[in-house]
Amino acid sequence: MGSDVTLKHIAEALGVSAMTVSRALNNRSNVDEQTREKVLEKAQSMGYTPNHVAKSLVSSKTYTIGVVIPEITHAFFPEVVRGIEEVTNNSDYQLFLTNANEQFSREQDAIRTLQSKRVDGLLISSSQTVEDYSFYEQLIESGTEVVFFDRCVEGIGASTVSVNDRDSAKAITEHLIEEHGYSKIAHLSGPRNVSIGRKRFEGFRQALQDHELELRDEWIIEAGFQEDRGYQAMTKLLSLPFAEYPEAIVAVNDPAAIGAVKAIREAGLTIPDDIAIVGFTDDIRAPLLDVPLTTVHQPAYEVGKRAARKLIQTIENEDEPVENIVVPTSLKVRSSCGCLTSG
Amino acid sequence: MGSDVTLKHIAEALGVSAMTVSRALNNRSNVDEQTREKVLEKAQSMGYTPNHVAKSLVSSKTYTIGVVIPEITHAFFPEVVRGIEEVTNNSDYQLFLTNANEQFSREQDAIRTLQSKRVDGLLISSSQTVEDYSFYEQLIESGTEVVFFDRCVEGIGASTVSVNDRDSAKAITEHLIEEHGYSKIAHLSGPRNVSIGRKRFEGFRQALQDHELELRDEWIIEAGFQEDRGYQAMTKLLSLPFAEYPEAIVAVNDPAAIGAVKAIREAGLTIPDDIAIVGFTDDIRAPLLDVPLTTVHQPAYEVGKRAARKLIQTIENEDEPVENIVVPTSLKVRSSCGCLTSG
DNA sequence: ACTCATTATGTTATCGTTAACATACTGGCT
DNA sequence: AGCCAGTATGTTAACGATAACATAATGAGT
Repeated sequence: MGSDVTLKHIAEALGVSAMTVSRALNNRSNVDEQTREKVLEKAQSMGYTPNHVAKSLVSSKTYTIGVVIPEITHAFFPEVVRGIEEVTNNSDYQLFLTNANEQFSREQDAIRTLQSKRVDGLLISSSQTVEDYSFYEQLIESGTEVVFFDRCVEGIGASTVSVNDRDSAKAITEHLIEEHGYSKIAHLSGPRNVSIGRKRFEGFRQALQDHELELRDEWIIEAGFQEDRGYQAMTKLLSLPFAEYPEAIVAVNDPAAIGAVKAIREAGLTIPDDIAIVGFTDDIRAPLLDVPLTTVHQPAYEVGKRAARKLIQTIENEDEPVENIVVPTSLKVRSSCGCLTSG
Repeated sequence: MGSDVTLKHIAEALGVSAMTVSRALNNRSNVDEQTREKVLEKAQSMGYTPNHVAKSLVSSKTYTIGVVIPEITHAFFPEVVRGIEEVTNNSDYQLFLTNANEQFSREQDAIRTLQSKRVDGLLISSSQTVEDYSFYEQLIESGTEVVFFDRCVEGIGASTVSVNDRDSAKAITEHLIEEHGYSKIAHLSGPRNVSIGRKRFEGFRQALQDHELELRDEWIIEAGFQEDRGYQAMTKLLSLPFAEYPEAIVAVNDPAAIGAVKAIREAGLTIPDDIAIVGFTDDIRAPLLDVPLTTVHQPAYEVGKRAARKLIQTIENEDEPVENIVVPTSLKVRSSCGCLTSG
């Protein structure tokens, strides 16, 4: 860094003490108006930039928040980050962004480093391969302020912001059952050790149960959250004898659904006539597919804003309560479920 | 922050000096093996986390890089950030991410704050409304390490990483002229005060000139980089008398092209038969449009990696030269130009 | 036995800023 | 005249870590 002008330099240049300069620059009372002006002017002309590192050391506050996301290319997360940014920008916090790339080990490293940098708090969406919740428990126990978003860990003392995954998955599954009369429905699930994977599966199962439909083991395939995983899972499903094909698919999210769509088309099948499919996210690509994808719209921007707001409140307010905030979703009906097909 | 265990606490607990603890934890020589083990063990059991704020104050090095991007939702940038992350993660730098939301004032604020946080360097892609290059000049003159990427400012002492915007725009325009024989071609341009806006326009112009085609003023419309701006610009173009419609459009980037596509379809026109169109970016949506978009593929991930690598070298190496790094693009031919149309 | 290099450890000062306390000066009030 | 409140400023120590120097103890070599 170039800017090595310090309070002391300004103080010497003006023949006053560093303290007076500090007071003048921070708009404290008990500073002569003339002195203040001289200081401000000198600071400007010398190109002074306050050193937040030193400030933070004294105040043990960094005005810095660490954000840990599992996958930066899934469009949902940049949108969440935009929401977070919106809030933190207005509250003068800066964001450390770290991408765990769906690896828990990388996530742990990131969190430890962020702690060393003394962030005031952490916004975490946990990685696909997360196994060890005790890591989070220790983190929170040690006094670090944490708010989880989207992929949350509940009940360990941190607030969470998520959509109602269970109910939303149930609703979109029921749409397939009630509106379209499908009874043979498969699920490309997320990993069961990630909250949203588990909850969306539960919603799916509940819908089938409530309608007394069969839940076949070979129709539940653990897919993962990415496109290639959806493609693989669907390929596996299509390796069943033709007679055992499901009529409809509920995918854990849109990227997985998009991968599955690819597999379905490669198999020479038609959506939704041969197999209907629905997703979850409302990815930017969902309306653009050849057969636009019916999905659950997740208000990513809103999730980001809420999470950031809650974290800042938790940081600045001693007895801010722990909350599980739920942001409402909406069903986005397009053609891939069988609705709205032209002709 | 909870973790308020310091070197001193460990030192007291063990009856040694803080310096010994510091040496033990940092693997310095001249520490008794037994002492080191005791220290490591105690640090672990007390839950010690090194305080990088204090470290940074002593070393005036923060292992922190500020990233300033103009728009986080344009898919190009998250992909660049992923590339940056990949490099910084391996070199133990952390990223401050700031989104200027295409506002130069917000960008300036962000940069000043990042300077106060004493980042080791900055990666900047400048905002659409940037007007005042002297701000950047001062920044660099003050000794701050800067590398520009994508939307660069050249010739003021900072390295840049970009694609060859001029040649790529020329190449895609020539594709329209040479492969399809269009002679009436319009340009939805970016702002001329942003490097990529200017350069892509120049490439477009050069292609027309080389082929002795007319460059009509009313066929050059300043669009901006976002979808709605492309839509507006196209609408304006379509308000010309029908006889003066161009045969083909070169858009400054894919989001603008996608907005334009919308306007064209709303006007009841067909792509590419009535009007052909090409973009620039290779947005995730480009292949999914009803008429897949012919565009210039920009290797965003590679741009991010190169920029991060160059910045870190500049930080760590006194006499790293200033470079203008150009990452090659490729022409992505799809249907919207008139190629590959079925039937 | 004495010097000297080597190893292990301690002490002090510093990074830039600010909290807390100390000092100096002004003017109004009794 | 003497006291006090208020204003403006200075001094010292502290935040947590480490560089630079200082000290103590050990053992090898003559």
